Amino acid sequence: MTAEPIPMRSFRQSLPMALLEAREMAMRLFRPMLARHDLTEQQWRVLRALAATDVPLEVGPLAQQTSLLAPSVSRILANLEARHLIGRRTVEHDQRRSTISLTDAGADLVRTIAPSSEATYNRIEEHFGADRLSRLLEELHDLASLELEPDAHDVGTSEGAA
Amino acid sequence: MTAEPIPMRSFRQSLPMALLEAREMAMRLFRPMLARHDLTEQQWRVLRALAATDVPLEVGPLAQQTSLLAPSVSRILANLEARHLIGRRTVEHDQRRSTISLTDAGADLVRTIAPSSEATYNRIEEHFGADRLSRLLEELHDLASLELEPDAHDVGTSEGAA
DNA sequence: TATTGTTATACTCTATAACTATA
DNA sequence: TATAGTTATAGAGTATAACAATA
Repeated sequence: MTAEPIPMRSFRQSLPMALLEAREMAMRLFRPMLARHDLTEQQWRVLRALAATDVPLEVGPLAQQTSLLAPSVSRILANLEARHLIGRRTVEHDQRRSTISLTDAGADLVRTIAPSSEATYNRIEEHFGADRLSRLLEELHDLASLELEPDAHDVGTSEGAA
Repeated sequence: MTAEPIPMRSFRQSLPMALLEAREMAMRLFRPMLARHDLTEQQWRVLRALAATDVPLEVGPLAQQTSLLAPSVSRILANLEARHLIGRRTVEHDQRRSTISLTDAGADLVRTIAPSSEATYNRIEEHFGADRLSRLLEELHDLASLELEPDAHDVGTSEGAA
């Protein structure tokens, strides 16, 4: 049926698949804990970003740091705000912007989850090797910081999605 | 507001985030090409798995290889079948199972996409280093093969999702 | 009775566009 | 006019459960 060979790297050599599978392994360990607290991965990313920052975050930077789109962040913030886990404060001299921060309850929640999250992380370190894992993290950061653009071919062809 | 510190690794040291960001970098390059062919990432994963295999794949193994859930694969296959990109053939001595394969049109489509996919991959290799990338792939595979279970704490608590 | 696969359901995210308010 | 953010909309995946057909 597929008589002619298909000149393409094997599925195993696919970088996106390898990244996905590695991430799946890790998330399988983290998900039950998040589910217990009624948090989606994405909601947790937002809480974590807010917990990690020392400067007040606005919606735009928050979206970028969490690898979420602005509309997704908008909805997630509405949800977290309804649960009193985050609060907003309009920026002084620009009424369009607001900074987001954890409420005390939000910080408490992160503090509650942190130990099991760290424990899970430590288990991965034990099995994979701490040094090895930290080298892997560096490589991933370097890879993520490559500033490549999609092929010119693929850009600006507004009929592409039609 | 977050007076007490939160004892947790920095966002930057988060393995799931690093994996996600690296994957986002790669997918940003691949997505426009897939969109041009009206394929989602997941549909492409299925086509790619089918193109890569030498043995006929059933739905279960296909779901596992693509890191998709069976219901997702079910719908994706229905879509791809309607587009005449894949075909099914009932297994001889077990009427429940069927094997999935690319149609000629499906194989042609993969063959059409393969060159730009490879070109994109080569650009990543150029910028990151081919050896370095191949070492990274190995590490990712090793990481993905860790057979860790979620904490006992998190398992079997059927009220967890409630 | 267990297994393969599909269907049903509820929820969420993605992606784009349109819109509001502000600058 | 441009920007920050929200809302609207369409489409799809995730996750679980329920179900059908078959073994």
